[in-house]
Amino acid sequence: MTDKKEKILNAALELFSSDGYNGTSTGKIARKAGVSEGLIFRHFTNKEGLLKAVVDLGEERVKQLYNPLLNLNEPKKIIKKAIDIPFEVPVEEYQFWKLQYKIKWEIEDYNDEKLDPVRAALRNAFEKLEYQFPEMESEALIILTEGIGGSILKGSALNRKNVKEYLYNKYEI
Amino acid sequence: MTDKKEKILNAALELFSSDGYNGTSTGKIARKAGVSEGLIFRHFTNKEGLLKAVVDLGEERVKQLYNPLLNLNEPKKIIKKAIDIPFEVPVEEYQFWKLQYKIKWEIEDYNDEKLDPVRAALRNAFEKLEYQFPEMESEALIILTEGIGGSILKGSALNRKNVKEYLYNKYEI
Amino acid sequence: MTDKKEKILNAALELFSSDGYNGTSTGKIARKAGVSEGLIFRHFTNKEGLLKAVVDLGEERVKQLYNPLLNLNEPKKIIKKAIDIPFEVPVEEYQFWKLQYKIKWEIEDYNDEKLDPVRAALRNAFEKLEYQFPEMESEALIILTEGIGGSILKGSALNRKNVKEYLYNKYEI
Amino acid sequence: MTDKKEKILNAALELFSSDGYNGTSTGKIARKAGVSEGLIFRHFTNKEGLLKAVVDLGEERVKQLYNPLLNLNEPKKIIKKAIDIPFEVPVEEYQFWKLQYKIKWEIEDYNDEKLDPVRAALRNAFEKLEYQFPEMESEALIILTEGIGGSILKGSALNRKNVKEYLYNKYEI
DNA sequence: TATGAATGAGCGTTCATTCAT
DNA sequence: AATGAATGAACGCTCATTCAT
Repeated sequence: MTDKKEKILNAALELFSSDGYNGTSTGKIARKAGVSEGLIFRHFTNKEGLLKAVVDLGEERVKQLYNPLLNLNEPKKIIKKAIDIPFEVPVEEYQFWKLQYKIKWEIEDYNDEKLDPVRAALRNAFEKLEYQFPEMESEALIILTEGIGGSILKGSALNRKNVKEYLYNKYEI
Repeated sequence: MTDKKEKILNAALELFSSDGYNGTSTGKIARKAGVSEGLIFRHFTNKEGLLKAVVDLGEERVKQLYNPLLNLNEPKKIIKKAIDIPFEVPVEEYQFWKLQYKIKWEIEDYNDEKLDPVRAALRNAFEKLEYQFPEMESEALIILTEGIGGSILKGSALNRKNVKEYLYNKYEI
Repeated sequence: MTDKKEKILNAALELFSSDGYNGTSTGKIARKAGVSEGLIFRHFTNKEGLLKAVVDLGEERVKQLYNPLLNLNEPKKIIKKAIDIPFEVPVEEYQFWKLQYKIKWEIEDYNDEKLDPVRAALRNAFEKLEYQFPEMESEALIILTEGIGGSILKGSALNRKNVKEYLYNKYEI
Repeated sequence: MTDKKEKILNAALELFSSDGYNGTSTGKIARKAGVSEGLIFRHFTNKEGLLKAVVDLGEERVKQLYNPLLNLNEPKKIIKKAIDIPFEVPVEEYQFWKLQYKIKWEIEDYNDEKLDPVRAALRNAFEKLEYQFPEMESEALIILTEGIGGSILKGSALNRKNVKEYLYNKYEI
């Protein structure tokens, strides 16, 4: 990846995050990246291609974020990790994650498979702990943590400590 | 509300749902509603005013949807209702609800208070059932049902019957 | 002239003065006059007709302003009056007069005959005083006072007292 | 300045002159210049920016027109030049100059300083000739020539030869 | 006389995209 | 690989005007 291509990608990431996809013009991206507008199209074909690249970056980050969980063996540790991860996202990344939520609803055929390995690991953990509906439990926990993550990003009044305590208690951790 | 004003509102609702707010031009709305484009602005001041009207409609619908829950007294019945409601949404309304999810992330200062009465009712129910964290339980159930609703709208593979059974079981209903 | 027709005329006068003809919409006029927009067209046919009515009002005011001059007999008194009149315009009328200047250049076929009687009176006065070019002197004085009037309206730094003194001196008054 | 940029500027100049600023649409300018409408905004930011460029052109032309006067030393020659200049404007430029007059009243905060060097030169000349009110004389001559210029542009019946003769006589030239 | 809903053409402006260099 | 002039379609919006009541 050339220097300028990366600069474009970073500028796009930042601007899509703060102003949304439709709210960001290719001109603004070019200006922020310090390149000509035409170059965006040489590297990414069109604006949607640029978005695609940004989304890929997001998927990469998700994988990276959840990777530690995949290396665990003990069921309770896996569940604990699933609960903890959303709280470990550094504040600097909030805008980035907001963008991921935005995209999820803005892009019609957004594909949600990136968490499948996590899904499987959690189902496995709940199975080992002999929960009655391990698949459902896995899905529920993911929905719950995603929902909580979303609330935090939107600046809800949720008390983070209480939420964690509640979840630990619920899963007997 | 004049005939044409309502036609505009309906067209906007449909188009915002399918193409998103930014993806829908006032021209397209006017054409779909069979009115002049100018009329939109006479009635709703600007495009954002039209969105506001659509959002208000959404809030109205949410209240209406959850109203039966607010009239219940028995705790378990309240919780059961909270679980059931997302499954009762008729398929014709799916687009409408998709729009509500979209808006939540597309509009910066979207206000999420419309479920507050439901929140309170659920907290009360969990209190009476002597749950340890009634407030958290209430929030979690709302997030869970919202998340599930979202999954259904996005056409996920979730088996609706399993989900319901799982949730009934979880809350001992 | 009905009550509402007059209200429209006054609103138009004020708004044309402050915002210019093209800068004033019929909607704004209607709102300011407290009437329906349609009524403007019943009374004045179209926006230009309304402007015409306002211009006529201006001509009326000019005639009224210069009328005292036409009743004088003594040459020097006539000249003195021509000099004095621009300085007698009350501040409240400044916007109104600004509009007259604007119109003069905005309307292609603006007709400047309204000062013809004044022109004649001045030429006569200069003749009696045996000026060499009475017609030219008359024209020059009108241009001069109009120009000075314009400067004052545009808020120039011209010292009004000095100007008067200078003109009196020039015409030996 | 690219070829097309200049074409836009010329088209704007012509159209602003004939139809006024508010009466000229950017579309008409683009069509006349044979360019896309968007290009106007790439080069001049917005319509006002284009007007600004045209006004600047006017100021440049004024300076250029009056420059010969500034190089003169003998008082009477300076005054004579001030009288002569308005009569030297070639007919092809009439529309251009009409625009300058229009703009003066159409634009709210039009700045009239461009003639300041001429003002100073004339005051100096009248001082040397020991006129009693040199500053006033300078202002008056400028107003007079401007007013006469305006009359000529508006196609008045003023006999140009008589006017000149009158002015020469008045200033003993 | 008076209203106000409705129109349709036009406005200034933005923007993703192309292309010659 | 990189530029930047240029495009053209669309956009949100305004406005003078019409017309049924």
